[in-house]
Amino acid sequence: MSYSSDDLMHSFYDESPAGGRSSRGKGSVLKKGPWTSKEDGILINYVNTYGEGNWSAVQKHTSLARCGKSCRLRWANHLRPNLKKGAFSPEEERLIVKMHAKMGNKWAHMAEQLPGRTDNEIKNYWNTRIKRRHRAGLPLYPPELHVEDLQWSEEYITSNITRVDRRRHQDCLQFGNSKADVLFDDLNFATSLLPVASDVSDMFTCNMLGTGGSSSPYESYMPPILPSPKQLRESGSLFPMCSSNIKQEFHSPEHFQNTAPQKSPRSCSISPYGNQHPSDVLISDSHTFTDGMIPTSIPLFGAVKLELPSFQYSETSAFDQWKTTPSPPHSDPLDSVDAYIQSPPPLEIEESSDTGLLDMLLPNAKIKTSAKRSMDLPEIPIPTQLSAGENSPDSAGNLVKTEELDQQVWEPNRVDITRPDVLLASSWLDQQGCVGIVRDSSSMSDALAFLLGGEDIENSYVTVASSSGQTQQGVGSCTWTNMPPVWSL
DNA sequence: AACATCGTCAACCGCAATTCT
DNA sequence: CAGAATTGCGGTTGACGATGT
Repeated sequence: MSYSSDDLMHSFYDESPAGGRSSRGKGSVLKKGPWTSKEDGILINYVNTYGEGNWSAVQKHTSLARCGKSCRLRWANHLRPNLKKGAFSPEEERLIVKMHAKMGNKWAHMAEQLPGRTDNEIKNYWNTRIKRRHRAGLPLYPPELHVEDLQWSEEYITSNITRVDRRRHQDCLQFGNSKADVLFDDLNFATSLLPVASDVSDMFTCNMLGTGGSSSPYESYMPPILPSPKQLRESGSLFPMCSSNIKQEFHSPEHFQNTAPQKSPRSCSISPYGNQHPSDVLISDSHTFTDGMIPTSIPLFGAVKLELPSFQYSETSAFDQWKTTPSPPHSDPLDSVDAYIQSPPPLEIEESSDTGLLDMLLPNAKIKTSAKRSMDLPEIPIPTQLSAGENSPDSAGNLVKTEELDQQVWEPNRVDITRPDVLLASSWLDQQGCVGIVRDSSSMSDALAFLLGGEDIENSYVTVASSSGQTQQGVGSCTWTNMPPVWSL
């Protein structure tokens, strides 16, 4: 581990005459803070003369008192040609949503697909979006994002993940095979029986729910704790009973990798790769694992990002919301959560429809560009049928950007296995003695079959809600502003 | 008018990977 | 091969303007 001079010096900063901070070290003073137009000009001249890269040499060749890191950032985010400024278009926004559903917080990857946009812009947009939807009580992803859209295709894996990701991928495979093919069938059970090991089980909870690198400010509420391989090995000794139990329940990562996509196009291929890869986000609909719509008391197989569910955003109990009387369809753009409740019972599973942009994205995603990618990226054709969102006041009277994609449209022939009702129902099934939470497509199908076998969905909601009370530790029962630490759940 | 809240944006920070020496 | 330097990425923070109370 090493640090740039900037890193080493930033603690010595003082106030520059221009109001920006400056760092002093190695006999030079590095300015920090906002860039002036003069500095921009110097940097532009430098790049025109020497080209991009070699940012640390900027100081040598110019009078610019900025660290290379800062120069690179300034150039990449503001000065380089072909940068597109201004608000994201609806097409871009939709693209970002889909890409995020597929990639996770891979801002740089997303930026590759959005010519003229920077990773920073996209990241800022997404964080703003999270806040906005949090406030509006909307799910993070629109219902249009079907499961098949979000399945981490081998194509994407082979074409897009970086070498780092590949290594992590491999690590995780190894992790899954030999080190930790131990996941907990019933975390509560394990915790209750083995209180001494609760810290470890919580550790798993964290990882099942979140990624090591929490992405959003809300994800950050959950500590990113990834058990090291060593910890996992040790966990075997901590869970002598559970590990043997659980091994029977879970398949190897290869099992999921190989079987899930084959069983059904809409299969729920939950990633076994821990938090190591954006492919973790494989189930992503308007309510997804990614959204954390499942109470933490439910052991989830596969990593789940910790973007908290919309109903956790509310000050009211999530399950209270789920039990609320349905509101008229489309009565309010912010009612999409309730819209799930009012939806009539799903009738059958329908094959996926076209995946739209996401399919378009995949070929484009293959285009690997150079470090100067932004300069000459091919334009991605963006469908024109996408309509712009509208603005409407939120419940607080603020003008919020309406996520029109979130309007839940009832489609009688579609069962969305990522719907929270189904997911919660799967929880209920567990609690009713049905073995195991949905772990793979077959289990999910079982759950669906159960649900579709005459079970009264509405009653199920109530049952789920009440049964969830058995597990008081769930995040779902917590208000957003009163989130307990994960380790205390 | 003052204050609070929110959204947006730019920049910084820490970390890890890669490249260089 | 090891350590240093550089680069890139993702998370976070703070400034600032707009808006609401």
